[in-house]
Amino acid sequence: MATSRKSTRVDTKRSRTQEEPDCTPPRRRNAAETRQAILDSARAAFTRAGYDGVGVREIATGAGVTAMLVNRYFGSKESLFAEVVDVTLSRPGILTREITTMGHDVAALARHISAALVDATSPTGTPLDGFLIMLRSASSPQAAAILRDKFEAHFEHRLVPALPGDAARERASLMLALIAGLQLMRQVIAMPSLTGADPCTLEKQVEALFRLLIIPNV
Amino acid sequence: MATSRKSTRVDTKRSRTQEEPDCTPPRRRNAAETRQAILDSARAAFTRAGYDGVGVREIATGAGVTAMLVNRYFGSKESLFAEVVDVTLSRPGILTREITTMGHDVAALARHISAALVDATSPTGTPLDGFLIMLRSASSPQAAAILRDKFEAHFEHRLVPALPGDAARERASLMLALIAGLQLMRQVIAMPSLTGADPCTLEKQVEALFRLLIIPNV
DNA sequence: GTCGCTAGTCTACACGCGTAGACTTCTGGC
DNA sequence: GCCAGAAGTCTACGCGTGTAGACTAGCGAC
Repeated sequence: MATSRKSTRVDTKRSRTQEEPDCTPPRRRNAAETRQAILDSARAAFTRAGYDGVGVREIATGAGVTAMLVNRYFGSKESLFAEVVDVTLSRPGILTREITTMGHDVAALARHISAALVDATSPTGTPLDGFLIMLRSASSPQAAAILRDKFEAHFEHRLVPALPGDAARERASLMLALIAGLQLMRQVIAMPSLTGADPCTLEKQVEALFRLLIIPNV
Repeated sequence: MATSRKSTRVDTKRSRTQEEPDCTPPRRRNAAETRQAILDSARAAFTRAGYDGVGVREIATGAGVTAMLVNRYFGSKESLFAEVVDVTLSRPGILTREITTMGHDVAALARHISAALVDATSPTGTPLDGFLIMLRSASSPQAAAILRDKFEAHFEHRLVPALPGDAARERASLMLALIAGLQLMRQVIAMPSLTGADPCTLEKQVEALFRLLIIPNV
């Protein structure tokens, strides 16, 4: 049994080395790089399967290290998750990218957001990591608490101030709800009505909804 | 060890008996009643914690039986979940209730749905079991597959035909997405922006969104 | 050259999971 | 009264989980 375990470990190490055989020197024992590798592996894993659906051993294997090292760097699975959510939300996303680069043409803004959203949630598009992590981790109470804090903090400071008019917080929250609901139905549950819908029709409907939430006075 | 296990079992049985000491005769060994008790317990548990968040032992305890009996009646946890989703969606819900009893006054319909939704997702309201089960179980691929089939089947036959005009399937799906997203943000994640929002303001915003989805020609 | 520090690993624990098969206990029909 | 069969339970298996503590090995400074 010890033999098989040992061979597994050797394979793992070898695979990491062989992934980039001559591009970079083996560069082992680099704390910063290893930490980043764990973070990347964790983000991919949480996006794919959610907080409860992935184990630290799996994350560690994806980074080419051992499970215990994950806990040595991040303290616990929960802390790791919090950091993953934080860095994911810090990167420019669909809303912040569109809104911060907008002029004051709300119609164009609604069109851009809608197009980006429909494209991102299509089978071939690049999914929105932040929301996907949330949708797949919401069932865990601990993960939900982390998500609540991080989402509130990030969007309170970046989305709400960008929305003119009254009830900006409510409208911003409803935009998040709309994005989350659409992505849930289209990507996570994958309802045929939405995955098979004509993108153009869908885009028009979604655009109308967003226009309603962006324009100040309904 | 055997003693403590035995005492646990006795306690469980006694607690079920004592819950209704004189209302009904003990009435043990009733298959239909037991099956229903398991179904009820499972629905409550799945609503609270989702497919992955609850174990068959917990469901069994809630029904006053043993874990193995659950599998004897329903085959597996997965089959039990499918049946729970099915019966939950079959009961009249927020959409079917409002839409089937509506006249042709779409404005009033949007107002009713919005009010019911905001009320149901408020901390004091009765939550919508069907959607809550979905939101908390979406992370499990097996549960997601079941939810996709059941949701598609139920709403394809009940909601889509009730919507007049073009692109009814897309609009119906977007209504589901909106409900799911709102409930996710308000109840599961519990974002302060939404839990603490003024119900009246929220209702107006949500009503406008629904009106857009109900009215045939945007 | 060697020594200390830190990156990284191994083993182990205590638990919870879904479920398979053998077992016990109650009840309705004759 | 009794017995077949159904209702229900017990024990057990194999696996996977998060993480704690002791251990090994490689790199940088002297």
